Amino acid sequence: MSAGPNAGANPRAPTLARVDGNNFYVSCERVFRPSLVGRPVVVLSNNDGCAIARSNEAKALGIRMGQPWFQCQEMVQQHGLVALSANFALYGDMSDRMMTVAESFAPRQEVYSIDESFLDFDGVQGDLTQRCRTMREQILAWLGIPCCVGLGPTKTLAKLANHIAKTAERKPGSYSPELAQVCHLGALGTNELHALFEATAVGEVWGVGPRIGAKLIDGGITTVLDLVRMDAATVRRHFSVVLEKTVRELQGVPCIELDDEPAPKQQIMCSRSFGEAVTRGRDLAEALTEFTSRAAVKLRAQQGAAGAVHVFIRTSPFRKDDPQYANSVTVPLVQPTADTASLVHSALRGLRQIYRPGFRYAKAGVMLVDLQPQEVAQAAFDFDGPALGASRTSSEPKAADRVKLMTAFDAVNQRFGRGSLQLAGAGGVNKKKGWGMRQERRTPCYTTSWAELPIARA
DNA sequence: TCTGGGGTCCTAGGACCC
DNA sequence: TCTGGGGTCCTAGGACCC
Repeated sequence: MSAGPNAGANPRAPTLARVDGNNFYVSCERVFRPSLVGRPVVVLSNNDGCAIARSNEAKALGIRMGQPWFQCQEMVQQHGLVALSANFALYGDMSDRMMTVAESFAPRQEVYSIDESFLDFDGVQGDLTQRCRTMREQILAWLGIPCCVGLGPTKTLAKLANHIAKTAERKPGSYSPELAQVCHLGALGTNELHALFEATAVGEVWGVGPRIGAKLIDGGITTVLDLVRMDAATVRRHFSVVLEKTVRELQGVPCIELDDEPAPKQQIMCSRSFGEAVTRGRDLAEALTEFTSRAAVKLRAQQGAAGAVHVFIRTSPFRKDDPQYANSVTVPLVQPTADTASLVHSALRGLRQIYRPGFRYAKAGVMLVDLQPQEVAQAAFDFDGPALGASRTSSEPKAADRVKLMTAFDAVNQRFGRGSLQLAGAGGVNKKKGWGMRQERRTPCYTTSWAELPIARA
């Protein structure tokens, strides 16, 4: 049975939607600062390093995704460009609200990233395009976040539809105006569909990045239609199984399942570039203590335990004149644990192994690896008992108690704000850190901090 | 002067085993 | 001089995504 390139033809294929907040971080900021509407706005990455979200007006100025901020700064004077430091607490909270609204429109939802989710309309009767228009309006009315929706029988087609919906809205003339905001590829006839495929560059397809895109174009595959018409087995031979799946999905054959209960993470990372170069081991230790603590919170949130801690430090590859050094090490733990103190202890042991004085460090990070469920790790530990850790005395808390302590620790920080309780080695909350981030343009945490609530005036 | 952070999956190649 | 073959596991690196 061959599905062929006609994505709309299979009546038994499911209909999936992809909902995506437009320029999400910028839109979140505009909700609380309406004066930013209509202006070119960018949101900057940690450290105010580069642009990670751009309003349509900023895109029109030619600012690229990931473009370094120092390259855009002249546009502040010239074009009234506004730059804001990323405020992830705000975006995360707005995301939760958006996902809750979207979820109410379909039986199943997969939250794919902070601003995107897939919906599965399996079993839902009626006009799905209209249903998605209603959802879109509700999200806009309740939250103030504009979004676009793409529908199709596979995730890859839904994502492509979403791209078309956004582009049709942003660039009049690129696609037919009826496709703007909500685009349902499954509702189109073959001719219409192929015309859309032909009008869309192959690089827009989900799963075709810069490398593979260039290779495809080299081989004369320049549009989505060219790719859809390729033979999947040939694609596998010349490229990979990954791209083969992409081609099949474009042909209307689902290969990527909807994942409404995502598996626990296999690795948990926390890393940062520093606001200024760091030279002292003591500052690196302080930074790594905090990174490890943050990663440990995420680890406990998924009821996991880590079997090893991977630590890395490096100088800046952009500073060509500086002597370069980068190193990393994986420190195995005697027993898998979620205890912050043990994880920090191992991370610092790793740091001592790889730290070399005399370099200007630009970035460091911690990755918790060999993750496993906490019960498994716990059972093993209790079975072995205190005899395993020869240096332990009976007055030391048992592993189970440490996990309880850490859980309480997390609850306090959740309620009173991150950093209310922390290990002494992390350097204190209010102290100016030698390794801290630059964040000169951060807006208030309007929805997640009592101290920063917006004030409404009569 | 100034260039993010956090993930996933796949593959190739080496180590090791019998 | 001559130097197997097949399997598994692990790791590093590449490609992608947002």
